[in-house]
Amino acid sequence: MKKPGIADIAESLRVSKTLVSMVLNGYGDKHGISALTQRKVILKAAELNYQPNRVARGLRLGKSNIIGLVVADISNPFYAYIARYIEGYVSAAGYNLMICNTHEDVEKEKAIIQMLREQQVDGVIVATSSSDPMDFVRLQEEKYPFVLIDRCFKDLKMNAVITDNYSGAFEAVEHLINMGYQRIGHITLTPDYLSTLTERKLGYMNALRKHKIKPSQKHILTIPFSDIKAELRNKLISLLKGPNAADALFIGNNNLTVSCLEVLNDLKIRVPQHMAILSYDDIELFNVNSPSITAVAQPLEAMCEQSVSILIDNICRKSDPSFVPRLVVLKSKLIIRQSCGNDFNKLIINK
Amino acid sequence: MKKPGIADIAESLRVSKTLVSMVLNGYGDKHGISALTQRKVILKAAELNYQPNRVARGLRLGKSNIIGLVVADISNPFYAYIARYIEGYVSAAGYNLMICNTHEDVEKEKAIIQMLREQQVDGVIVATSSSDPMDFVRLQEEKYPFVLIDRCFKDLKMNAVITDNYSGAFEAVEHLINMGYQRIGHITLTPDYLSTLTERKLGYMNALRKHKIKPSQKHILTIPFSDIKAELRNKLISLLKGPNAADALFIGNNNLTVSCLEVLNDLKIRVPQHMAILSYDDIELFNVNSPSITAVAQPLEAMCEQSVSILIDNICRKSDPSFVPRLVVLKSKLIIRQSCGNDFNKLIINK
DNA sequence: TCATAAATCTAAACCGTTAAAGGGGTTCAA
DNA sequence: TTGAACCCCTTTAACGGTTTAGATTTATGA
Repeated sequence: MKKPGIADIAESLRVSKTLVSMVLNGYGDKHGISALTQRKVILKAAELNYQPNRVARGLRLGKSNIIGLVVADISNPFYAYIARYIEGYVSAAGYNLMICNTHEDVEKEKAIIQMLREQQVDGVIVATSSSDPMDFVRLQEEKYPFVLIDRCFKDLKMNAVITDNYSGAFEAVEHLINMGYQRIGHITLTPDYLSTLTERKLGYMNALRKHKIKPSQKHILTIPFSDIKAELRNKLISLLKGPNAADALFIGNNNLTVSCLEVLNDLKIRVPQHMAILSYDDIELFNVNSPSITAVAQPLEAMCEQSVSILIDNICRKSDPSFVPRLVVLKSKLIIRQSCGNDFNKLIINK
Repeated sequence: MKKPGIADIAESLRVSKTLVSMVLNGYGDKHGISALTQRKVILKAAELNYQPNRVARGLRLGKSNIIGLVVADISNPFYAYIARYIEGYVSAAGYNLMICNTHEDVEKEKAIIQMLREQQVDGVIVATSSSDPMDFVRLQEEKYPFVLIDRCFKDLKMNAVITDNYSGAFEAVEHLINMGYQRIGHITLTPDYLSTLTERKLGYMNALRKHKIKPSQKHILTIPFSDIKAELRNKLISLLKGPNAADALFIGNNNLTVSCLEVLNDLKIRVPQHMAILSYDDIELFNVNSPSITAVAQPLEAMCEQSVSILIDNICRKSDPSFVPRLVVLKSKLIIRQSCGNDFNKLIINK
């Protein structure tokens, strides 16, 4: 009593496997199978509790109807939301989604993408942690459909959906300057090959320059990615002391901001009274926290929609030579909340 | 120039497919293939950039080496962390993980589990949204390996890893009582068939009774799951007014708590001075928020470890009649932070 | 020298499904 | 009455691996 297959239905009805296959796939009419026979097939399938084997189907068809999503850390709300939105669009398009987590490990990322290919997953969306575009160049040469999301490689023609990190950062820092802050610190991460972070830093520096503030290395804190909390606790102090102590922080991503908030809390430094905070990436916490945190919000839902649509287009036109990789750059949006003070406060403080 | 297969390697070396398969799977020695031939096969595979087709392999072997995880909402940090931990254990055990999101939709949950089965996924871990155990009973009859996590069905012998929601809630509410609160409200969700929530409610009521406080329906707010924020905004007021206004809230899950914090913030009600807050489920936000939120933390990592280990055991002993379903119940832990005040505060307030 | 064993490799079946091509029988028009 | 068209279905051959059950060659021992 092993699982019934199409052959068992065929046998017990004395018809061919092909006929059963056609009927169960809804092509009965198309192939002129009589209504009676069709009914019999469907009834027998139900009777035997037949369940199609998608692996066999996939082998024959050369496709799996699955799309892969590869992210560095699914417990980071940024990626968790990406996963959720992508799931929505993928499933609306009739595909299934396989979400994989790399723990920010480049080797694991490679292995997972390889695994997804071997699994005949039709295409992948990747928020890569890698600094090395070679794997993706190769993937592209082999015509395996993929889309990079959030992080991409400059100057290479591949499918990618990103946001304009430079102007997002530029506007954010300009906002701080307009609010009257003069000594604006920046916190970012190493390794610094992630295009997102370097662009945010550049936006920060150029915004300062535009307003005749000279960027100072002393105001830039670079935290090793591997141990954010401890390192922040050590290094943040340096920004808080002396005549050049920062009066505002532009922080490169949500994880850094969360840790900063914890440390500032511990040090009894009040936001925004003693220190203004502006974060790149907006997560729910920032809205709930008191004070709520002003943040640069990336249009996650639009990013996901675009990624899925590009990927599916790529999958469908896999071997169409006229298909050209698409790069979509979306705008971020500054969400002004309480953590940078408000004009009223600033007026009082400045007096 | 389509993708090379095992047959292409075999052909170009004038050996059999069998031999190639054996060598590439590392069984060359076992089958006495000469070292020279083995080397040639491996070199040729590299030369042709051969990539195994796991679908074909899976078809023949009847297994996919994939484990499925089905959650209601991957953007909920509770599930996001579960996903991350499970990924870790699954991948340490040599399996791949496929994470799927149901958007809390019972029908979609059914469809996804069905899809995973058809995909020959070896087994699934499910945080079900369903009130109806029938699908799982059927799954069990058909010997498809699965483990329920977080939510399970009472009185049914199936693999499940849950926490003791009743005592978690009981202890939490007792803590509030010990801190001096007398009019403790409870916020929970409909639909109320989720065992987790009803048990937490029961724990709440019995803790009150034990301390001679009569539970009052007026102190229990039941929020429809579909529209938490708006409904909370409407209904929360009723707990805040009149002589019986609550002085503390025991809140049934993290989502409810987040929304509560927002509403209380808007209403300028200060925590814990005007209202103590204790949440079931601990998320990062609660640690960062000021005041930090006292919460009942479930041992997520242990839950995930257990689930994976039970599932894999089940997979390996799929047709072993001596395999009996396992139920693991873990203890939650109360993490005391600032949102219920501290003894010092209480002394002052009580005076 | 012949039988046996060991070493090395192979042919064919198999997993469950689908695509391509085809094949009897009936009906209809010329 | 012959050919074409149509209806309803079947045969065969993939898809890309793994497994089973040998087959061939060479070495070994009596």
